[in-house]
Amino acid sequence: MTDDDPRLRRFADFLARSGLKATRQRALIVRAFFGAGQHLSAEELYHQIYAQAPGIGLVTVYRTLKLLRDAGLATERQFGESYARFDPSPADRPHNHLICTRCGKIQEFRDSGLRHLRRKVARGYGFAVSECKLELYGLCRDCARLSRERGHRNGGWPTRADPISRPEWPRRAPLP
Amino acid sequence: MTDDDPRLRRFADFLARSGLKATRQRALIVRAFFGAGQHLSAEELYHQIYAQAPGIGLVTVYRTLKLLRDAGLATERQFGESYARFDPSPADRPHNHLICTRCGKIQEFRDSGLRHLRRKVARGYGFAVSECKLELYGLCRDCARLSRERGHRNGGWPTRADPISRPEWPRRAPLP
DNA sequence: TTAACTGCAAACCCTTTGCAGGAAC
DNA sequence: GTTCCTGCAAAGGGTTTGCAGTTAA
Repeated sequence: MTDDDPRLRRFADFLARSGLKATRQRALIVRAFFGAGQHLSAEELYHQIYAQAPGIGLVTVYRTLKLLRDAGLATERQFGESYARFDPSPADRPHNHLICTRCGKIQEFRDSGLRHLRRKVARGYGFAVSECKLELYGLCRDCARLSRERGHRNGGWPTRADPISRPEWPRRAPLP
Repeated sequence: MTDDDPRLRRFADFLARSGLKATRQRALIVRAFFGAGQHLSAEELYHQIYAQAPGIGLVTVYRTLKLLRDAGLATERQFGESYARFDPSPADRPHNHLICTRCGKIQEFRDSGLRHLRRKVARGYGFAVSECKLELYGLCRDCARLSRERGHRNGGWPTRADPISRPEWPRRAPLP
């Protein structure tokens, strides 16, 4: 992410439009979020930020992610875990996900065939579809190779290896 | 569900095979679960059972649903709610879901086109897919009609009306 | 008779909320 | 100066676990 990422401006506009304030914490959090370019959980983002700015609290991360969602700049998702992940793609760019059940990698993809399928199913059942979620779980290229080499046979599912490391929470220091 | 539902026998077999016991509580819970034929949450199932057998605890419902899942007779799912629902379809019969965001109705569907899409995407990204989730959110036939008649315009999303009623939990009485 | 099961209470995890001091406008 | 914000602590909701008494095998 660069400093002139249009999403930063869109977020600033959203804050101004909503009568909210542009604080140092919010700036840090949204930069870190877009900079990561991944589907982070609130806690993962909090830990990434801690390295640069140990003064920011987890609660503020939660609150800012919620603002990003309300601004249409992030989507809250569940990938079969006990916690939410936030997707840094704008809400108006629909896409689907491939989730590796071994290393946890999440890859996006788009497929025009799905639009057709969605229309067909919607028509068949009389459903007025407003949102479509497609998730494929399995092994990514690398993990599939590893699995073949080691002779595993269950497709890596559901022996997901340590999806998220859980370090001790460090005590928080005041902001610089 | 009838008393000779093959799933009851499969569950009994699973228990025996695993060295577990066939208790009165488990029998009641699995009968109620298959009898409902819907995607119930643990709490909803608990309340249904309460009517017939007020002595059964919510914890036992949770534990039995987990056993059903392990036996391959139910699937745990999240439909954008804060709690899980259990799908009474066997794990080896893949299917997808239409979820009405207004009345909460969940409808299953199958589509052969998805198998093709899944293979294509898997090949393109080198993914070894083991599970596929497709969920379409929107308005079911009835709610869509209602919405048209009343002139609503946002497709009913996200103004989901009272998805699950939350009655006071009655005090539990001993089993008959 | 022994191992597994039940229900309760309490713990657990992730997320949200109440509040008093602090920062943006 | 006012309003919104922050961080902490505490609460919240759904789910799991420890434990002592109970029940299936």
